[in-house]
This record gives sequence, C-alpha cells and structure tokens, in this order.
Amino acid sequence: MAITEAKHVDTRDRIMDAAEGLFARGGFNATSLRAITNEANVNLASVNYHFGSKDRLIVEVIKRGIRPINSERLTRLAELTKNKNGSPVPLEKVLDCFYRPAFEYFQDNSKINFLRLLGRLLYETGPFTKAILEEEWMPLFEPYFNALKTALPHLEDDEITWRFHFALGSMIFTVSQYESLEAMSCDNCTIRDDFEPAIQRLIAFTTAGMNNPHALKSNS
Amino acid sequence: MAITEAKHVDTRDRIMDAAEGLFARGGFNATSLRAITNEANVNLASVNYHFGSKDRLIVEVIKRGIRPINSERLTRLAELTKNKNGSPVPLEKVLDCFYRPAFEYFQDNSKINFLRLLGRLLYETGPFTKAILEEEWMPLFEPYFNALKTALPHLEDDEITWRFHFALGSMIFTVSQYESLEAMSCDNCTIRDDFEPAIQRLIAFTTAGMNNPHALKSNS
DNA sequence: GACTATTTTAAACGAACGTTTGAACTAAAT
DNA sequence: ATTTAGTTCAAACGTTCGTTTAAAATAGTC
Repeated sequence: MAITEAKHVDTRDRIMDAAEGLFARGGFNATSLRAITNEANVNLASVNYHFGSKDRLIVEVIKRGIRPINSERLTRLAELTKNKNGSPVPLEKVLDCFYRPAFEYFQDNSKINFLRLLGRLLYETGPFTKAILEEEWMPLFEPYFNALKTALPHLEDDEITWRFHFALGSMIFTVSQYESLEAMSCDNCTIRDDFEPAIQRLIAFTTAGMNNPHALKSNS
Repeated sequence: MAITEAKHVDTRDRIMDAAEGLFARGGFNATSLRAITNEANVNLASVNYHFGSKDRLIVEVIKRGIRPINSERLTRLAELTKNKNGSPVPLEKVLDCFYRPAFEYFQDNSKINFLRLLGRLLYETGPFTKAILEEEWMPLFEPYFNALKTALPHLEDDEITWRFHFALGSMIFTVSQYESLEAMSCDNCTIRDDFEPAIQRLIAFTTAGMNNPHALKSNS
C-alpha cells in the first residue's frame, strides 16, 4: 500500500503543481486540463479521478497554497501581541507579520507563481472563487483589524478599514505584478533574488500612510 | 448614408458596451461572443463583421475606455506644471491629476465596470493585452515620473519608482476591488455614490507614503 | 423602380473543451 | 496463484466555442 499511496500522492501533487503554474500564467478558464496533464505527464482522466472536476482542482490548488501563508500570519501576530501583552504593538511589526509570509513564498521558485494566481483570483468569477477568498480571509481580518486598532487608537474604525485596504492594494500589487515594476525600472527594482528591500520599502510606505494623523471627519 | 452610419455605429457601440460589462464581470476567456451578442441584441456574426475577431474586439473596448482617462491625466499634469512654472509642484496635486480621471469614471454608471476590466487585464494573458498596457502606459509614465522627481528631490530614481509602484497598487486595488472594501466595512466604506472621500483618503495615504524621508540606501 | 453597396441574419463548420467509460495495469492480501 | 482494491490509460461522448458562409434585408443612387 505504501507504493500505491506514493503513486497516488505523486500524481495528485504533479497535477496541482502544473495547475498552479498554468493557472497563474494563463488564467483559470484559458488553461485546459489537457495542458495541465501534459505538463504533469499524467493521463487526462486522472484529474477527474483524483479531484472530481476542474473546479474542485483549482479549489484544492488555492487552499494548498494560501493556508500555510495565512496560518503563519496568524501565528506571528499572536506571538507579537502575546509578548507585548497589554502595551501597544508597533504598527510596522503588525504589517511585517502580515506581509512577510507572502513574500517568503518567493524563496521557493516553484511557488513564485502562486501569489500571481491569488491576485488573479480577485478578478476571476465563479461560484467557488469568492467563497474561498472570503472563507480564508475572514479569520484573518478580525485579528489584524484589532491589532491595527490598538496601534492606531486615534483613528475611527472606518478610517482604519480604508487605510488597511490601501495597504492591501500595495502589497498585492507588489507580489503579483512585480514584472511591471521590473519593466518600469529596467530591472533595477526587483523582488526575485531578495525580497528584503521590497518588504522593507513596502512596510515603510504603508506605515507612513497609515500613521498619517490627519483624517477625514466622520465616515463620509 | 447618414442612417446607414448611424446603424453601423449603433451596432458597434452596443457590442462594445455589452462586451465591456461582460468582460469586466466574467473575464475575457469566460465570456462568449454569444453572451455578448445576446446582451447587445445583435446577431452573433456581427462581431466578426465589425471587429474581425474576438481578440480585436477587446482591444477596441480597452482602447475606447483607457484613452480618455490617460489623455485627461496628461492634460491636467501639463496644466499643473505649466501654471507653477519652475517652482516645485506639490506631490498631492500630482497624484490628484493621476487618480481623479480614473475615479471620475464612476460617475458614469455605464462605465463602472471598465476599471475592473482594466485591473483584470493586468492578470490576463495574451498577445494583445500586454502590448496594449505598455503602449498606453509608457507615454504616461515619463511625465509623471519627472513630476514626482521634482516633487521628491531628496529621493533616488529607484526609490521613487518603488513608491510610485506602491501607490499604483493602492489606486488600482481601490477602483477595481471596491466590493471587498464594502464587504469588510459592512458598506460603510464605499466608492459608488461619491468618490471624493475615497480619493482624498487615497491621496492622503499615498502622499504620506511617498513623502517618507527615510529611504533605503543604494538600489539594493 | 432598378441597381449598388452595406449590413443583418440563420445556419453550419471544425476545433477544443470538460467529462465519462470500460478495459488494462499495478501491487498488496489471501 | 487468485483475488481484490486502487490507479492509469486510450478512446469516445456531448457541448460549446470562434468563425465562416451565403442568402436576406436595408438604405442610398441613378
């Protein structure tokens, strides 16, 4: 049974690896199962055998990729607030806990496409995509929103939401559209070899933006 | 000939209007010509008659939408730098010239989907999409980069490029993913009825982020 | 009213898609 | 050696896609 299971898992993972790269590069609808099974060197029918359908394949691919990132985000934030129990947590440390697990994906070359797939997912439509995002996002939003609230006590809730949204946009754009940044800078500004300059600049940028003492009145 | 041209233009525009909305909602590959022609109440073959192919249809849709935005961006920046000839231009005014023409698209309900289509285009693949984006972006990048350089004389070129990239991410995310912001805030933070609070907050956020005096050394 | 050019229409084309099927294959258990 | 459960495989299924075709309809010209 050991070898049988090894084969099983092997085929499953080869399909998911190939699907992850092809979905990120060409999109979900534009990527055919035949393209995936060709790249994975498996039979066409094995996708429906192991996953049931193409829809459930992408769900598994996304969950496999996003869960270690998000659990790491929660773990680091919990450690951060635990060690500083009571006293306010520095804003830049909170943002570091949120950004870094995503950036660390770039260390693994086989995962470099996944963040682009996640960014693309925001624009994909379908019965499953929105559900996955909300399902994986909601457990993350509350703890981080509370951490931001204690770090920015002078701001109203909606103001924090606005600024968190802006920071999210910067991060997502940075990790999923890095190619356009490379093009703009003639490859001077890159994220591939070492993400530390990128994440430090991103933290500096978004910390300054969120710390801005001036705020619009009320929630209008 | 007058009525003939009217019909011609009418069918063309009805196709483009329907395509813009459907492409934005469901993506390029997932939207069939039959869905477009049904929504536009025109015959299926008229797409190929008027545009030649589905690929050339999306090119025309994108160009029709992006050109008035980008020409307005250039016009307003030119006026801004002309009136303040010589003296440095305030950073927030430069960003206002860049952001506002995009946000003003939300005033026209028929155009509300176009910015989402543009955001989605960043993640679409194809021989035409990247070419359009670069073709329409390059004439914009140089003037705005120069304006940012004079507004931020203490920063190196690459540092400006990084921060401009972060600001771009915030803006694109705001105009194309406003639904997730509404969900996070229980519809307290919205952009639909009035974009002025959104654009002012976005300008405040990105101005603070770009003005940050601290900068990483060198271009590493 | 006949003629020409332009546009619209219904129908069909071949190709590619996700999925299903049933037989062949593999490896551990009896 | 036979059985059994799990997996792989080639082939085919029905559907949908973008595109093409040729006839019908429309509008302007003489």
